[in-house]
Amino acid sequence: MMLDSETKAVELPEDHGTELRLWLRLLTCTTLIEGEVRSRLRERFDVTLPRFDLMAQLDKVPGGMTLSDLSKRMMVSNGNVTGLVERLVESGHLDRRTSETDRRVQFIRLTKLGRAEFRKMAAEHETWIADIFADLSRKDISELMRLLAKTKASAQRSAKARTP
Amino acid sequence: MMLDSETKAVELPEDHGTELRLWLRLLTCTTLIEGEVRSRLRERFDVTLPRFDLMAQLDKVPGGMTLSDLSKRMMVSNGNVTGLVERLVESGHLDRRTSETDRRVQFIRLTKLGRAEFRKMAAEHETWIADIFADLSRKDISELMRLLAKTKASAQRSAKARTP
DNA sequence: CGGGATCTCTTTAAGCTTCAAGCAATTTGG
DNA sequence: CCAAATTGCTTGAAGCTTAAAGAGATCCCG
Repeated sequence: MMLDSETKAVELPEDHGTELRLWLRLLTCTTLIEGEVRSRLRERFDVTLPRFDLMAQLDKVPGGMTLSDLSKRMMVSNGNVTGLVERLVESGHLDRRTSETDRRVQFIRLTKLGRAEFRKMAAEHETWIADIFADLSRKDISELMRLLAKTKASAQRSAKARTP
Repeated sequence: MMLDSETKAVELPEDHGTELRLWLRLLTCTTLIEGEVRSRLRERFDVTLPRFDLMAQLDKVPGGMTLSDLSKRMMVSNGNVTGLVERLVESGHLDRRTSETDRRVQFIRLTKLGRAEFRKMAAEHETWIADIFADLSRKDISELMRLLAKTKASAQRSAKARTP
């Protein structure tokens, strides 16, 4: 039987420094870009990133969606969405209607004002993102897309294995 | 003079959908992993992610560091670090001393307890991260490292251009 | 020196975020 | 049909986060 230096007993601590460094780099990139987008949104439109994100989700679906849908798509808690929606309804950007077939459900939509303001912000936002990634070639971008898709799948597999 | 389909007036809206999709995918990956790590830290050690991150920074430097250093390394605001450190000193994980040569400066260190607890958590944390990225090959990982380094540089260039 | 600029840190207000508990409506399985 | 489970949403407590203003200490340069 052959044993090489890679063979180890499972109880012994293995070296996973590479994965850790990868995670930290991923986190750094996201934090950096997120901070930049947050600053620009605030200084240019006086809006917070979570509000922009929420409106972005709603803009994708003309008919609006429920709080649960928003919560799943934004990957934040239900209670969080409740508060965000409340503030955006208050400011006139959102509209909420109770479903007629299920009185637990609230349909949320962008108002005319909300949609108009969002579209203006989104157009500029897109150019910021383009500039932030401007030093990447097309090949870099498609390669990064591929690897991130793989990363996402791997992370989901890991999360599911823990919570069956 | 030659004009091809790529030539456009700068005022016309260009299509940057690819970069936007890349950014959303990057954000999704980070959110997914961050949420997973947050859950596990809470359920396994009853500690929050920001506290773990702060202790991780301190663990790298035996002599400790100042609040400003922490703030820069963690990429969060000064006030944020003030509060985190306060709670961790309260719980006995951190130790703070005022510099003798500059009375503005506070040196922060892990206490014996803090270091011991962090090391235990860090060892397990590393295996979680390894599992989360387990479906990526070595080549995937090194390629991702390279592309994220390029992304980071590009984002920093973009941020600097805005705030000179 | 001296006074303005800068640096370190804290404080405050507002908002974001999570988790857990809870309420009401609906669905499901005897 | 009805009780139990599930679903959709809200609430409350605790903690995180930022931006902005401010207090004190140090630095710099005229």
